[in-house]
Amino acid sequence: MLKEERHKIILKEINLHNKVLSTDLSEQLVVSEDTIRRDLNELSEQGLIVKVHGGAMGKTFHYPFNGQNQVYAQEAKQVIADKAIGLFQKDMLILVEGGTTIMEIAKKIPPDLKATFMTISPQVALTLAEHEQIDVITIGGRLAKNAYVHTGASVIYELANIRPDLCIIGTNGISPEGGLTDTDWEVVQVIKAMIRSAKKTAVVSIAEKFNTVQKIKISDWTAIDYIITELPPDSPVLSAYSGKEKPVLL
Amino acid sequence: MLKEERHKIILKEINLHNKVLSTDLSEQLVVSEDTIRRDLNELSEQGLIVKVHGGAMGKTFHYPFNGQNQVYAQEAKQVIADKAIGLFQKDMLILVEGGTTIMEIAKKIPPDLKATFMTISPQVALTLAEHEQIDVITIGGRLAKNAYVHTGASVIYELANIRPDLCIIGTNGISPEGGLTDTDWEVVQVIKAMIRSAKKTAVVSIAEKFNTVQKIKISDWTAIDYIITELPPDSPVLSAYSGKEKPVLL
DNA sequence: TAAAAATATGCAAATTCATGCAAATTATTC
DNA sequence: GAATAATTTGCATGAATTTGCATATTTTTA
Repeated sequence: MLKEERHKIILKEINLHNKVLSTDLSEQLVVSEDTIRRDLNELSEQGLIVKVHGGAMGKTFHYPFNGQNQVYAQEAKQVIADKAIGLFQKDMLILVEGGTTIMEIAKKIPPDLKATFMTISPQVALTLAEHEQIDVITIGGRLAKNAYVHTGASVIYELANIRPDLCIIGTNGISPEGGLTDTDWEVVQVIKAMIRSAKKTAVVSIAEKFNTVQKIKISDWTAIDYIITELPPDSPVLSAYSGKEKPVLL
Repeated sequence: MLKEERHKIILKEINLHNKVLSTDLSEQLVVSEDTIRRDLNELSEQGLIVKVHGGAMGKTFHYPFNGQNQVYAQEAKQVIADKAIGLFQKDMLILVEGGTTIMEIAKKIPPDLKATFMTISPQVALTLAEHEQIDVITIGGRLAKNAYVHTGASVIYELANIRPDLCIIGTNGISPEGGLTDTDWEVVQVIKAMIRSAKKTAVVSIAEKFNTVQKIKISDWTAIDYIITELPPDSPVLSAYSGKEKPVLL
């Protein structure tokens, strides 16, 4: 295997999981860990990755492997992503928003899933494009600087003309009284349009955002079909959200 | 076996597997490894492949950009970016395509420039969004997996409804006879629409792509307003493109 | 603090490479 | 068609690169 070939695989791996372990790569690529380390050093010198003890990480998030809070959030998002992927079926049209949790979902899509994804996030679009079988359609518009998603009237207009099977959104606050809430008015308008257009809507959110309220309301929580967190559905934190016909807790 | 014959087979092989080993080719084509190496060097000089230790690889274009340590190309793109930025003025509506050269331009935009950029590339959109003063609008559509730009009828339709002051495109081939040419039909359709919509069009391209011809034609080179390369305008390589009223060589 | 894991460094073997040169092939000129 | 020039090719040589291992050092974990 060529050195550059390994480099590409390593970059792709980091792109997909945001981290790599030297030991894993050594097995996967059937070379010594020394060689992997040398590869990682080269890629790091080129500024493409960030080397850390035990492996390497992507450039965007350089927190160490064991930085308590973020590690928990990171792992929580993996659990959420796995649950969300369970909703996907062949030939679905799936509309997804942006945000770190949805990025994790985009990375973990099974390689054999054939489906069409639409998104308002350039980052998610690029990540989805890594999967050969996935057809990616970006809904364009003005790029909101804070949230890195497309917003504005044109996006809402586009959304009115599609009918996705499933829509996946993130949120910054969920509470029994306040419903789903977020911080950015422009983004909220788009999310509302996404919910309107889709047959079913799933909210993905790590548990720490539960029972918090942000400034702008997206919808009542009963308007949602699925709520996905890293906790088991019967967790006490979620008790306030069960009982009704909708949503289903996953 | 003729040399050109080997070259075609090598290119085909790289197209298929994205890599070739000198040893394999030597066996397959029944020539010495020295000859193969010379072949690979030639193809590499023509910019068709990337030579690496042990063989060669295709010129893929990954996300995030995998720096093939092409120091020259990188520096050339810096020069090109500086020249391109000279065309930008306050409050312009500037339409840009995708590709590595245009990414460099997106990175180098002066922090005090207030302008609106539209792009068909998610990568470029994200890079532009780093600049506080720049308003970024993505033209959405189906994301072409190879070029990482949005393509399709909807993009062309959108382009028909805007009138940018300036449009900046890349190209894979420019020659006096063939004009501007590229490799992907879908992408070419979009570029043609971009040129139609814009008041002025600038082509950015490193000099190695000059006097080469790709499969699909974009337009005649005289239809372009500015040609930007890393070379000075009076360079011999560019002599075939000067003299007419358009384009201006920068 | 001690054990374990990961790392950097030097080194040697294997492979790959660039270069010069002569033979073979191809193109050009008369 | 023959002679000449230009190009292409294979081989030999030494240089450069890559890789795995051994060892000493640093970092992490318990």
